[in-house]
Amino acid sequence: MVTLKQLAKELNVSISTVSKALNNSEEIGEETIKRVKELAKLYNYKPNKVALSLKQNKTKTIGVIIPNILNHFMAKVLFGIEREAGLHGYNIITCISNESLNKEKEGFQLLANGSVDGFILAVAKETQIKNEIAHFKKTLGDGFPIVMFDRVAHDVQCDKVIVDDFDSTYNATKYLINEGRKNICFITTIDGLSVGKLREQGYNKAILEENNQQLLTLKIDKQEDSQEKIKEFFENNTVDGVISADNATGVISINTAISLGLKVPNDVSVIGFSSKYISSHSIPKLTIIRQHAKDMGAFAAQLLINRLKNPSLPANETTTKIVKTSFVKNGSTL
Amino acid sequence: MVTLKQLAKELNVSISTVSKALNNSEEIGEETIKRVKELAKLYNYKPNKVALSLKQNKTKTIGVIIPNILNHFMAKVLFGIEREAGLHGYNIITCISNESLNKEKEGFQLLANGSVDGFILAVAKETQIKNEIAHFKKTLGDGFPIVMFDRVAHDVQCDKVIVDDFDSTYNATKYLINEGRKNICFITTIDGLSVGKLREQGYNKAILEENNQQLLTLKIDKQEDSQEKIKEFFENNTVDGVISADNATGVISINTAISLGLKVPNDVSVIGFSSKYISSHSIPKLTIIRQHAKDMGAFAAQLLINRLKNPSLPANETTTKIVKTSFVKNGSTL
DNA sequence: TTAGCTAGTTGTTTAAGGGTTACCATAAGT
DNA sequence: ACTTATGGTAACCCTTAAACAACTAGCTAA
Repeated sequence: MVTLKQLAKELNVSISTVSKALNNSEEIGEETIKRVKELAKLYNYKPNKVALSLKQNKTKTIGVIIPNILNHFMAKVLFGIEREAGLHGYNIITCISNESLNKEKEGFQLLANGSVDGFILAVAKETQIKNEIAHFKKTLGDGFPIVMFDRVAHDVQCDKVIVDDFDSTYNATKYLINEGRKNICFITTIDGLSVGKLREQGYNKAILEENNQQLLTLKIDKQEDSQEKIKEFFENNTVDGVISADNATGVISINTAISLGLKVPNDVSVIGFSSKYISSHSIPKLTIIRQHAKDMGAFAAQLLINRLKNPSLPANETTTKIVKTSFVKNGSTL
Repeated sequence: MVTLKQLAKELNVSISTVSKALNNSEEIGEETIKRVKELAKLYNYKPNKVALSLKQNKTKTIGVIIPNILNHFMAKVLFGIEREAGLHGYNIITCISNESLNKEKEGFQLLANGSVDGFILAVAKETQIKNEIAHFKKTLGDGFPIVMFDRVAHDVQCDKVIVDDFDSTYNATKYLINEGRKNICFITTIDGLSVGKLREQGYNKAILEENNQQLLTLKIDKQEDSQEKIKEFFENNTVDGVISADNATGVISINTAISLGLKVPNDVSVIGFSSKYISSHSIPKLTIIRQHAKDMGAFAAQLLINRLKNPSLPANETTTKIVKTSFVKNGSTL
């Protein structure tokens, strides 16, 4: 990597002349600018990012702390973030918290030392369960803006991008009720998460509003075998409708129903919070509640970058963007 | 963020005294060291990463260029990289090439200016199709080590981590032959990729070695609907065995077979290059060729970090690590 | 005509950003 | 007078930018 110093030496001018020439300063003669630029091009000069960061006290880098990159939804949000950030000249540096509070804290430790200008994150499961928010407040207090997406800590004052989990699950449940389903169950592998709870509440409300319906819930632990649990559940309960809170148990429910000789959607109707990609892992395809993960990522990046560009924005004036889901009807519902 | 300067001022000593004290230098008295450390702790001092990077001319950051983060395999490799890098004190900064040559080049442009110490990447599809390698050579020439994983450019001299695609597909095909299958087909959505070709060749070899077998290949474009294509294919061909080259068409094949009234594995046997996660999206579960994506990521990180720590390693002495797949027998084979 | 001034043009010097470290300075102790 | 212990000074990494310097050209006034 060639530096200003080397160019300056070769051109017999001072370092700052080279710097200014490359920045098209008025103070430098046309001829000199031309000479400098030619040599710079020849050597493929690029300003050293680190030196720039130090000088300008901003890194143009966003720290992203993701609980689980193997989750398709999270990966898609990350994709959206990366893309939007790139459009604004920002890079992203990724930490994976693995749903652990400690790793989440470490992420801040590691990056809040000048490595990044701000953070985008979804709160780790353990953090949500223990309801810890001190590290968020501390990081905010240190002057790093934070944007939370999907799983947020409500008691932290920062920009947020969330899904209308409650409403969309409520509506999806209503949809099954209107199909005439009598035994609608709720299946979740994300009981510990804020979004998981909201979805359950949406289901509960819709069910409890009817007087001929009753709650029927299957909670599966991450460690357990979803296929087995669902099979067992179907065998021991009468089920003609399924709302799946996560992105896997929807297609698994369809496949299980079929393997038990049931017809989908005639005998059982299934709706899941899932992605288009996963929805095709069953025949018929799963009817899904799409979360527009890419858009969520893009919004999160926009909110953060906006704050970075306007440092005067008051810290207590925060935005919460609610990204509405779309109901995508595929073959698993009538 | 508190700086050495501020600590020095408050303690009435020079900046270098503070620096040395924090680094346990022999030159500083015990008492002073104690005072300095206490104040540093109080203010939660952390050395500014950017300043350190500038001074030491290394960023302790790895640039990762991923073709598609929505691909479960790629996400898993990224996970492995992040984890291993973290263990060695490295951060990762992620660019998503989206299978585009231009975005891949941009990734280098953006990061090879002091932002990172080296690169880990899987070659983008477009790059493989156009067989472009100039940007790799240039980056290497500029002194940035590169490690390629999975999809590699064979003509570029750098460390690589690959899968034994050929052998494992050959063996998987053999497995189906030994099951007594007579009409084994090969389904792929990754025909454009080097790994896709290798897998096809492995299948081809196994089939052509038998004189009562013949090649039967279904190539699906990313744009097309895999479910439909596979259904059509099954209806127009006699198939009793499937080798899937990607991570989705395996489970889709099982589901399609079942929906057509075939028994899996009795009537049709299926093996796919897929992950445990995806393998449970069918009943019976898909028998898979596991690629140990996390390990691949970890190996890639190790190779790169090793090179960064030993700059004297000759550039033409490169390592190619072949990560052997595991055959995981689930319900979709006998 | 020409010294001397002003203004404009073009570059250079220098400081700053935060940290490390080779080298130097000062004091006390022998 | 010479060590030894301790701490300070200054250079360096690379870039930017404010402040300053030098030179030219045009103009005025004697």
